[in-house]
Amino acid sequence: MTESRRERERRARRQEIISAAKEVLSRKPFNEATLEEIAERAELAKGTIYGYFKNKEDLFISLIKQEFDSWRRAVEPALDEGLAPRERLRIMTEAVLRYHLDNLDLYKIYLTHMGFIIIPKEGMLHEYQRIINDCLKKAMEIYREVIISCQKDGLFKDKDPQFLTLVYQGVIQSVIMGWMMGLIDKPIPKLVEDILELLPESS
Amino acid sequence: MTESRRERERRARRQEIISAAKEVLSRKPFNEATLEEIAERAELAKGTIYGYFKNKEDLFISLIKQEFDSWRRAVEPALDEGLAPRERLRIMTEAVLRYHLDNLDLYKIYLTHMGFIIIPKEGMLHEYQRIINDCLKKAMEIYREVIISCQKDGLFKDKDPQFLTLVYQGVIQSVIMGWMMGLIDKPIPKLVEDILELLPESS
Amino acid sequence: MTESRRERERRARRQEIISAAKEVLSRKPFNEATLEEIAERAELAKGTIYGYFKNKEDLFISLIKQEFDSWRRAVEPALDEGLAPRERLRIMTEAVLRYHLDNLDLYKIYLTHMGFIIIPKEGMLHEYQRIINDCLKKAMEIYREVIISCQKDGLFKDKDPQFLTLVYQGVIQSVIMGWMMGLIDKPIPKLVEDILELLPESS
Amino acid sequence: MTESRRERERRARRQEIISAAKEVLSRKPFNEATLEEIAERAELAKGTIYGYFKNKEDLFISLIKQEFDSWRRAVEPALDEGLAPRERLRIMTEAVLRYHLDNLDLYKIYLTHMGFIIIPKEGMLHEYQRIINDCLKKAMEIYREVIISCQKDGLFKDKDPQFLTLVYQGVIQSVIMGWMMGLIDKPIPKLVEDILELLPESS
DNA sequence: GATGAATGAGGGTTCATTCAT
DNA sequence: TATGAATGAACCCTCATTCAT
Repeated sequence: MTESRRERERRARRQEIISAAKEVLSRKPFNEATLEEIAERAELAKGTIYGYFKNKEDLFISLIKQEFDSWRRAVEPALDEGLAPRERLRIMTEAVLRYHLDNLDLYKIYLTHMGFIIIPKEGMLHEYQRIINDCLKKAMEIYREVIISCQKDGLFKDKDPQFLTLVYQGVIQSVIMGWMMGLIDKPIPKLVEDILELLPESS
Repeated sequence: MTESRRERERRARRQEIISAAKEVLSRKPFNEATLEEIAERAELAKGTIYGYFKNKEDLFISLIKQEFDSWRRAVEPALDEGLAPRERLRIMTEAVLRYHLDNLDLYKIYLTHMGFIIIPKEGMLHEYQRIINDCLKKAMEIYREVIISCQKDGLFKDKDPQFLTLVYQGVIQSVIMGWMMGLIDKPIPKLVEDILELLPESS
Repeated sequence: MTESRRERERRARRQEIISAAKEVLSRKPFNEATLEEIAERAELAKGTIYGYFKNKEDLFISLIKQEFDSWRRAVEPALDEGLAPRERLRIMTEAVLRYHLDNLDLYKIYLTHMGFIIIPKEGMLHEYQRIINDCLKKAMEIYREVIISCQKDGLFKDKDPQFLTLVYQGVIQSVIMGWMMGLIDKPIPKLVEDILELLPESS
Repeated sequence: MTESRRERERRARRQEIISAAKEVLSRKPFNEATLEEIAERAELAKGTIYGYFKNKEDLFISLIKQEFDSWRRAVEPALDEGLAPRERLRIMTEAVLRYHLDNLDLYKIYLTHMGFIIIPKEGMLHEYQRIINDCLKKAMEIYREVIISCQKDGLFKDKDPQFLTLVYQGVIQSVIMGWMMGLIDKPIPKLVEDILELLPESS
C-alpha cells in the first residue's frame, strides 16, 4: 500500500500543476504563459514540472483534455434519448451554463485561445491547436444532435441545423461573456429560460 | 509642396506597415507575430518600423484604432435617428456583416485576441488589451442604442436590453464564424433576413 | 561599393565566429562547447551568432566543411596522376603532416570527435556526425587512391590496399599525436622520410 | 559472515553499475551519457548510484581504472624479461589485439574520449581527463619497454624508440578500427603476423 | 530616413545531485 | 540501503529594441 500512497501523491501533485496551469492560462495565451509562472503558482521548481509532463505543450493538452472530459460529463444527462427533446435542450443549456459559470477559468482559456479555431493550417498546426479544435467540434456535435432531435419533434422546423447550432453556440457564448463582464447576474435557471424563449418556435 | 509630398509618402509608408501587421496578426496572436515577419511583408527593414511606431505594441494599437474607426464609419448609417428603428437594425446588421465578411482579417484578429476582453485582475494590462476592450465596449454600445430604439418602437418588448445586445452580438459572431468555417455561404441580404427572423418579435 | 563593404565585413565576422568556434572545439567536444564561450571569444553577444548561423550545429558543420576543404586543397598536389607514384606518396605525406602540424586545432577537433566515426547509428545521427564521417571517408579515399597507384607501380605488392590505407592513416595519426604530446620535434621533411622508410617495400 | 555476504553483494552491485556505465559510455561521450540511462540499464534507481560512487565523474574514473587494470593484466605476460624480445613483442601484440577485439566497448570509450589526450592548457581539467591521459601514458610505456628490449636485441636498429612506439600504437589502432568498421576479419594470429611483418626489421 | 547587425533579457528544457521516505 | 521526486544551474535559442552607418 506504500506504493499506492506514492501513486496517490503523484496524481495529486500532477493535479496541482494542472490547476496552476489552468489559472495562468486563463489569463494569458499559451505563448505568453511561462512555465516559470506556473511553477511558482504550484510552488514548485520549474524543472519539477518535467517530471509530470513531457513539455509545456503536453501540460496544456492534458489540461484541455481533462477539462473537456469534465465538461462532457456535465452535459451527459442531455444525451439521454429517452427524454423529451425540448427537455434535453433545457437540461443541456442549464448544464452548459452552470458548468462554465462555475468554472470561468476554463471558458477564459477557451476565449484566450479561440484564434486557433480559425487560424488556417499555415505550416504545422501545434498539437494543442488540434486538440482544442477537436474539443470544439465534439461540443458542436453534441449541440447539433440535441437540436436535431428537437427539430424532429417539430421545433425550429425549417431551419438549417448547422445554422441553428452556430446560433445556439453564439447565444450561449454571449451569455457567458455577459456574465463575465458583469453585465448579467440572473440566476442560472432564469437565464436558461431567457435563452430558450429566444429560440424560434416551430409554430 | 515638397514637404507635402514627403508627408504623403510618410503616411503611405505607415499605412503599408499597418497593412502588413494586419495580415500577420490575422494569423498569429500578438506575441507570436514577429516584427521581422511584418517588416518582411512590408518590404522594409525591421528597424524602419521604429521610425513610424514607438514599438510593437504601438503598432498594434494603431492598427486596432484604425480598423475600429473604419468599422464605425461602415456602421454609421444605422445611427441616423431619423430612420425607422427596424430599418436601422436591418442597416446595421447588413453593414456589420458586410464589413466583416469583406474584411475577414480584422475579424480573425478579433478572435485571436478575444481573450483580452476578460480583463486580467492582477498584473499590468497591456495597453493594447485595454484598447481592444474599449473598442468592444463601443461596438456594444452602438448595438444597444439601436436595439433600445427598436424596443421603444415596440420590438422585443419586455426583454432586458443588455441581454438582447449580447445575444445580438452572439448571433452576428456565429454567422461570421460559420462563414469563415465554410458552413454558410448565402448572400449577405439573405443572411440578414435569417438573423432578423431569429430575433424575438414583440408580438 | 558600399554594399560590397558590408558584405566583406559580414564575411569577416562570420570567419571570426568560425575561428572562435574552432578554438573552443579543439578543447571541448561539441556538447561541452557552449555558444556562450564561443561568443565571448569572438567578442560578441551570444545572440549575434544566430545572425550568421542557423544554430550551434550549423556553425559546427560550417567549420568542419571549411576546414576539410582547406585540407583537401593542401593535399591536392598529390592527386596529380602525372607524377611518379612514390613521389605522390611523399608529397601527400608531407602535405598532410605540414597541414596538421601548422594547424593543430583542427586535428584536436578531429580527435575530440573521433568517437562519432564509430558510434553505431543508434537513433538519429546528428547531422554534424554525418559530416565528420563524410570527411573522414573522403580523406581515406584520397589516401587509398595514392596507395593503390603505388601498388600498381610495384610497391607493397601483395598487401590488401584497405589494410595499407588504415595503417598509413594510423601512422600519420601517431606522428601527429606524438608531436602534440611533445614526444617528437624533428622537422617535417625528416618525419616524412622516417614514415616512408617504415612502409613495406615491394622487394 | 553476514557482513561478508553484504560486502559481496555490495561489490557485485557496484560492478553492475560499472558495466552499465561501460555500455553506455561506449556509445556516448561523457557528457551525453546520462545517469538516468546508466541507472536504467543497471536496473536501479538514479539515486542509488550515489551510494556507490561520489558522482558521475567518480563512476567514470572507476570504470577507466578498472578497465586499464584489466588491460594491463592481459598484457602482463609480455613483460616477462626472461622471454626473447621478439617473442615478447609477439605476445604483447596478440594480447592487446585479443583484449580489444574481445572487448570492443572499451576501445569505443577510448576513441570517444580520445580528445582528452590533448591536455587543455587553460581552465580546469576534469579529473577523468587526467586519468585517461595517465592510462595512455602507461600503455605507451609498456609498448616502449618491449620495443626497446627488441632494439637491444638488434631489431629496428637505428630508429628512435619514441617514434617506433608511436608507430606501433598507431598500427594497432588502425587494425582495431578496421576491425570495428568491418574492413578486416582475419583471425587474430594472422593479424599479429601481418602487423609484425610491417615493422621494420633490422636486417 | 532606411538599414540590418548587435544586443541581452527571457523562455523551454535537461540533468547531475540531494534528500525525505 | 534503495528510491525517485524535487531542485536549480546551465544550455540553446528567439526576438523586441537600439544604434552606427
